[in-house]
Amino acid sequence: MARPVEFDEDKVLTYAMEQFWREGYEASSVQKLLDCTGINRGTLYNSFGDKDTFFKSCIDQYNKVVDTQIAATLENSKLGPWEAIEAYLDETVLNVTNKRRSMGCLLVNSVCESINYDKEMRKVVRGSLSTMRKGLLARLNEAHKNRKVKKGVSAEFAAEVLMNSLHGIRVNSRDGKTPKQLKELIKFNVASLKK
Amino acid sequence: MARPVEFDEDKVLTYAMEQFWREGYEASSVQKLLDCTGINRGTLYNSFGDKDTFFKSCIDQYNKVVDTQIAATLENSKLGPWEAIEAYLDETVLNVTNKRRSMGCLLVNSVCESINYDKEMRKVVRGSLSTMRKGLLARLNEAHKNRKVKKGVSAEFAAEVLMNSLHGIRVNSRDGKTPKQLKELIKFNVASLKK
DNA sequence: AAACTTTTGGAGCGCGCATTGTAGTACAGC
DNA sequence: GCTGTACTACAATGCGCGCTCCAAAAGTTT
Repeated sequence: MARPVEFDEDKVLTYAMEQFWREGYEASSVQKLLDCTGINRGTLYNSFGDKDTFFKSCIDQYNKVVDTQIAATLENSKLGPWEAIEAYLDETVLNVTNKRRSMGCLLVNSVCESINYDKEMRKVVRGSLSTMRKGLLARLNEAHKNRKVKKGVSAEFAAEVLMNSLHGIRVNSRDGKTPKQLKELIKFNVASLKK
Repeated sequence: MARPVEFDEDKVLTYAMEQFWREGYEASSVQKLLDCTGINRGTLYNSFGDKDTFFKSCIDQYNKVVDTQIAATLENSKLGPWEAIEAYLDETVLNVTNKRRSMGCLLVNSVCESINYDKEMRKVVRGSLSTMRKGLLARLNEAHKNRKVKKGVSAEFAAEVLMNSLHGIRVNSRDGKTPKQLKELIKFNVASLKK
């Protein structure tokens, strides 16, 4: 009936996501987004809406990556709870450092930009972070039942400790720390929770 | 000889610092800076230079606050090493949450904005973070000598663990966590290092 | 009072921003 | 071939940006 869509939506979202990830929301002009995605101005506005909407779609794209990682690690039934958790943490370290430049985490970066004072954005970003927390918590509950969590530490609190540690490495990676250094930090924090 | 300066430089820098702190560099327009400081456009450019220079001065202002906190806690000779470290961490929790809105840490926020790709800014921000690390390290060396650090953990590594934990709570505070929750996280992390 | 310096308030610069609109063109089904 | 949709490219809009400049007012010194 009509001419088919030419651009690859997934690729466009991925390239734009990386732009926002690298430079943040405010510093990512529409022109930069056009340059990095290769699409036309009209196409952007017709197919993705305005900059705010586009940004939210990019956050969703980021969440897809996160969800994939969680599925492969935390929700991997072949792994025991701590194994799964450690796999996820290692995956996260790779994720925050694997680009040419260390870019940290799009969600954390966004929380630290003024973006989080916009009510809707805040909601989206917080929602995504809570997905990670829930994934960790599920495994920590399992570990807790098996008495594999240090005495006196609840699964909920352990999840908070890990989230805090993860936030830390997300910042640290942006500050130039190597994957090796980050992994050692994570390892130490895990050891302090594990029985 | 001439008309004296009317504005209070310290107050201007403090108000501007809080603006950058709240909304980040990119989202803080010169107009917003004029509004929150109360000074005139001409005054800003005559007395503080352009936006970049002004921002750096605000970072310096922030560092003054940090230095004061470090002097009162980490460098307080009346306190033992761990006492001093805990006092500093508590002070930091207050610092990241004491404003009406939790604003986290100006330095960490800046690292997470695109700002850190500007070479000079990056240097300034990293320099400040390294001041904190050095303060912690001095006390941890002391604790290490007194065999008050957990076996197998070097003072350097302990400093990294604490810095990472601090980065975490700086992000967490921006995400709405209460001082109480943050203190518990810190407490747990300290306990894992202390002997 | 005169000389001098700084503040003030505002006008104005050029530029880039996000966004809209308008052509012309390419590709599908009828 | 016709119709309908999606593409490209670019002009144009209006706005806010960082920044400069100027004339008038204000305070301090001589």
